[in-house]
Amino acid sequence: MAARSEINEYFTITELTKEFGVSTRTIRFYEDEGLINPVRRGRTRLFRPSDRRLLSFILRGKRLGFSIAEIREILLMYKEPPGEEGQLRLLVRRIHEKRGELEQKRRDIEETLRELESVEEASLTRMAELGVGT
Amino acid sequence: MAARSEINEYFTITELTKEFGVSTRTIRFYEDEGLINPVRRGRTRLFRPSDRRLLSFILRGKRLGFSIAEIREILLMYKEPPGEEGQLRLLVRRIHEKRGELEQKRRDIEETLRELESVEEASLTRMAELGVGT
DNA sequence: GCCAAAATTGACTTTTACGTAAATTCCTTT
DNA sequence: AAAGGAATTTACGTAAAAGTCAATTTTGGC
Repeated sequence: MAARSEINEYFTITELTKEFGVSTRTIRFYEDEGLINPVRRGRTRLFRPSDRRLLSFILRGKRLGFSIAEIREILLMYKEPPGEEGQLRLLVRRIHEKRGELEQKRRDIEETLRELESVEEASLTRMAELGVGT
Repeated sequence: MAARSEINEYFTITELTKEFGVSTRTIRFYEDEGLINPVRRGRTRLFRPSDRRLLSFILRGKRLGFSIAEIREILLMYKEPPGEEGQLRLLVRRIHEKRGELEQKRRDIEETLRELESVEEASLTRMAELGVGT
């Protein structure tokens, strides 16, 4: 069993499940939701590098706590090449909103990290007091 | 109707719902899950400043995409003052894990922000080409 | 061309994180 | 004391995001 498909241009669904640690059901679910559109050979899905990047992007969104709907929204922003003025304005506004959310999350993370670090430090101090090695 | 309870030491549940933009159901749910333990006057919950801080912490965890179970775990790390060596080691290890997760999230955010910024820039450029003001 | 392994589909189930509604109780205001 | 307004409890409901299972294909290797 080779690591890549024979034609070596496409990924199989199981290759992706292994690489990203998700189930086939999950990937098919994303396809049902219209987030990914792998091509088919017969009924079998073939994932191009671009599909793989898309999956990676989706999972990153999930790690950040975004819902499928929100991820779909963000994806639309990338695809959308709106020539029309109103659409462009709308896009810029939505990007601003998302950026705001992300920046809030980043602040949340910084704060939580600082707190965790202080607990860790206290624990290490305590261990030192006990004469315990790390 | 005053903004604070009469005794001015406790917050009522509705004060907190307004401050944090969550429902009473949500706060009671967190209590059911053992995350918060407000005191009672009769059956009515009274939230101390520490309860309020706890709620704020929980909601920050939620924004970061942590589940209730994960938040409970993190909270345990703060409370736990383990005198015992093995427990201390375990705590330090779990803190490391959480820090790893958070740092991953931070990287995810940076990457997503960069991408969004580039889309925004492209849009603004396009608008300038169209002779459209911001 | 056959056959096991891999992939697909569809239906149903599960988990999480609350929402909602009804009945009840407590407090206060008139 | 009657009424009205919060707060509570209990119980059931639900949407999102998959997991699980069974019944077919499909495919690739020999």
